[in-house]
Amino acid sequence: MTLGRIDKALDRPAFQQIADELRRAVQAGEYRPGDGLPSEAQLMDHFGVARMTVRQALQVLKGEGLVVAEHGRGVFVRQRPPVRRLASDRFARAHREQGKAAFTAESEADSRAHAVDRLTVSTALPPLEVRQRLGLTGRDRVVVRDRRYLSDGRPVETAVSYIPADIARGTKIADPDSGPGGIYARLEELGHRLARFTEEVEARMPTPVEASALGLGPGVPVIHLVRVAYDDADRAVEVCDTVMAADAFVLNYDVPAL
Amino acid sequence: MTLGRIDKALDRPAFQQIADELRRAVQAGEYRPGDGLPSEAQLMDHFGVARMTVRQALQVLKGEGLVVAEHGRGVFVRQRPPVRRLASDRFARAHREQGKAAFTAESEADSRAHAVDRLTVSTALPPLEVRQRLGLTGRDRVVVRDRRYLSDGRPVETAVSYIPADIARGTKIADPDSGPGGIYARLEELGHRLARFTEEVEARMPTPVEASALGLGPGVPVIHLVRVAYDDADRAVEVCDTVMAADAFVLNYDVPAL
DNA sequence: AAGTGGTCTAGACCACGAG
DNA sequence: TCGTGGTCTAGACCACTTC
Repeated sequence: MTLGRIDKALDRPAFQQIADELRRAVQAGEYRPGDGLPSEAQLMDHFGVARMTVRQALQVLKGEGLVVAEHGRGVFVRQRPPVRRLASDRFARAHREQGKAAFTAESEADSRAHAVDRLTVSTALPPLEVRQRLGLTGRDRVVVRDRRYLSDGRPVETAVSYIPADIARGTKIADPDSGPGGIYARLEELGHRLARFTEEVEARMPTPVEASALGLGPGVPVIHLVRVAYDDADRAVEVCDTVMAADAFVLNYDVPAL
Repeated sequence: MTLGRIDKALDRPAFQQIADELRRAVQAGEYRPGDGLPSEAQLMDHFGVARMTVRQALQVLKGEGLVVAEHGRGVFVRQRPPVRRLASDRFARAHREQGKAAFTAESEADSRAHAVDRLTVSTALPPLEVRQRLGLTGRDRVVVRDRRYLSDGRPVETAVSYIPADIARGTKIADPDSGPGGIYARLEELGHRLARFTEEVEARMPTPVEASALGLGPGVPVIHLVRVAYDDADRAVEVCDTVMAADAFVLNYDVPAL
């Protein structure tokens, strides 16, 4: 073991010193992604502390997303999963005209297996925030498309789309299989030529429900993105509320200088 | 105290049940932002568990960013700090021509006190990633502007700008006081009319250094944004690497449908 | 069976904040 | 001074993985 010692005379708590030393070793490459750290028992011996102190140090590193514990196996340096880069042209009409939905176009761009699961479609009254963004009244209903996206089998994103029912009712948009090019292609076929999107991006820690749906360990935040699609009459025709595993995405934007 | 009980016969660990119950109470509004939760001693009594079990439950909620502990005072429901909304026109030329740098324009838009501190300016060889984005060789130097932004006195963002030295040397860009409109205004005066920006957005947990610089408690991620500015000859004239307290920002983007 | 991490107990002493 | 959370100990039993 190439780990240093700790100095109990210092002001810095023992568990922090242990966390510091382990962090240094990981960042110095002494433990590589996927490698196991010394067991808790070994760390107790090495640093001469009680088990709870070792565990507290490991908890710090878990909270930073640096390591993950696997019950019965050990504590391992986190493997950075492959990152999906979302390009700002992902909603380009050219993709739709080739029959590709946005998620498909993104996935093909980086040659990764992609899939949708847990798709549900329903009609309901929208939440207040969605209602306001769509410019609807309290009586207007929306078609709700709720689904989860997988990348190489790993869940990476949940997305809920809301489309005004007066647009979507009776169309493929209200059908679980929305057809080639996805719902944006259908909206354009219905005469709602898409003109622009707005996206609002936030980051935060996941709720327990989100952590479970995305299989997130401790120390992995989510990116919460709300997109609104506007047609050429500047009507909001869709709100899409997405929650992404932050360690699986990089968002790319092109911003023209005005 | 309106908290429910836990059932030790259940499979779910006691500390999780306690965390669940406290989370429910917070989300139900039984404890409002800024309110104090019952003390650890009270929770021990109420749930009939040892102190470490109570602390483990509180740790879960801290990791979710739901509560913050204050030594000697108690554990409090986190106050959502006011959020800065970054609009995608924040680099508009019109703002620069009125003498406003981007951060100033953003702050004025939401009438919040803003400031810059810890500003350092130096000349150095850039990190590899920056070198590549700027299209420089291994011998080219850059002017490095490193600073921290405060909003209402709270540190919310650190930013490091890299400008090729052949552009910036001997100009106000290499001066701590870059003048009205900021370095983008100076770049345009030097003939580099800005044409577009690219932004890459990631979210992750902060490093200890970042957490300290931004005063982040547990459970608050950072948004890592790298912006590249291109002039009308499509030369990359600046790379800006920023780290933002995720609980202080919402990023807004307008994306035209291509 | 042996080794690993997960949960939990029942204490101890310390550092900080408020009265 | 007293109540608060922060650190730490020295155990115990359990659940999971590997051999």
